Amino acid sequence: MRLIIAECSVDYAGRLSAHLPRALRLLVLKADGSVLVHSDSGSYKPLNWMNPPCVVSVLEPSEEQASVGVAEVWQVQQVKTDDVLMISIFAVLSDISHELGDDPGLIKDGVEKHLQELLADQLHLVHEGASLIRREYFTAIGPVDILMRDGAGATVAVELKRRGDIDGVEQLTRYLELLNRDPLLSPVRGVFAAQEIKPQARKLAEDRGIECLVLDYDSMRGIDDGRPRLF
Amino acid sequence: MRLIIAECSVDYAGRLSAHLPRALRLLVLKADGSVLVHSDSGSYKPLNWMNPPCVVSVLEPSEEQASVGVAEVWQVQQVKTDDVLMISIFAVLSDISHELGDDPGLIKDGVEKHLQELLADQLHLVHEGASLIRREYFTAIGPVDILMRDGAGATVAVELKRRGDIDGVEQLTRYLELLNRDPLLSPVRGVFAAQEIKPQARKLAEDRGIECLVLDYDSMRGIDDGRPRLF
DNA sequence: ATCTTAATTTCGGCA
DNA sequence: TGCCGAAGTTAAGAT
Repeated sequence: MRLIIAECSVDYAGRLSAHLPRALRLLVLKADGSVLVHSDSGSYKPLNWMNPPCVVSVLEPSEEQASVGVAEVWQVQQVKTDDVLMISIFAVLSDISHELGDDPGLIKDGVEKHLQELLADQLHLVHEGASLIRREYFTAIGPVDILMRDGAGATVAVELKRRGDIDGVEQLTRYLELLNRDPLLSPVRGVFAAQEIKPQARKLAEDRGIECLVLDYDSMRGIDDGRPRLF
Repeated sequence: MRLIIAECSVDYAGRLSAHLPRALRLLVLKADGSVLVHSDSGSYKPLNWMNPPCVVSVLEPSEEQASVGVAEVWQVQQVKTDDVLMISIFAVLSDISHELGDDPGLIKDGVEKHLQELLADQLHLVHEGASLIRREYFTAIGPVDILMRDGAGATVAVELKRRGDIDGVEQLTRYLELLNRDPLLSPVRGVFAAQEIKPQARKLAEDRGIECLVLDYDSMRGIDDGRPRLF
């Protein structure tokens, strides 16, 4: 990994065109060939970048570029596409390199799959006396998150999201349409469950007779946990 | 901006829990308080990070941590939420700081909005003799990208995407349903236009009587351009 | 390899 | 400020 603090301007041409005026920035050249251009603020997303695989060539500046103070032009060319990043270097303040080696990678825990497991163990949150038919009930157009029977024995399809958006309601609608063609299951009603449900999504769901259910991840986790905390 | 090359392990607790085993990594501490943890590969997304505003405190390692070689523990605490990043430092190989100052920011060009402008100027691509009613035609459920009349005077709603997916067809379907309730516009037919249309989206659109139109950005740009190229 | 779906999404626009 | 939709989305999982 090579870290450079440099005054530079950057031009990108590829799926769009973009330009960064002259300023002091961090350039990161990773071992796999990727390049990041970071400013001193903003989130983790770089101002500009190039994904691997790519090749970096150092070019002489044109006469015009040299006349405005460009010392070098770094051409970062994507190998598979014709995306290209042109970095015009005015001045280098720092330039260090380190071998970092392979990274063992991130271990995650606590995303939608886990929420699904928790809810499958706590179906009473959906309906008192409910019983699971199965998680990931497969249909021709994809898996239904949870298929269950309510206390009265009626079939219920649950679509689960972390954030409940219109997309999720559309998805559940398609499942319901399909499931209701199956005489063994029909009639099937829908429950749209999420940690947070957007007003538009709620409106659309209710218009279609789909029940909305807001889940509290922390309390669900509290009931059925035993998993280690970090601190 | 502070750049540190260090052997470290990282734990994150917040919307999820995540752990990074001990390895050599780049730590970036930005002026706005955000922290990035990068490895020497992977794309521009850090292995782990903390968004601003946050405060970094240097803690003494516990006895247990010290016994396995932890020299310092950096606690990165989000100010608004209770997200926290714990970075256990085993060894620091490099530690440099630079003042970068504000960045003038990125200038973009060539995204969906531009495609919309181009198509509005080239409605003959949709239908010979077509005329624009308006771009961004506002409805209760959102703006229709382009509303126009075809050569025969019939109303046409155009939904425009860079990549034509099922979502876009659903969106257009909702618009059509609404627009067709307006006696001044009805009957309204739909055109789904994109640089690339997924087979599933095409099938769904055609099942619903929505016409699909694949756009060639370069040629559309070639006809009505005059905008500068970078190279 | 391709496609689908989630993401600690991030980012920008507009009401 | 909050909501909504696009992104050079990226990234992970399934087919």
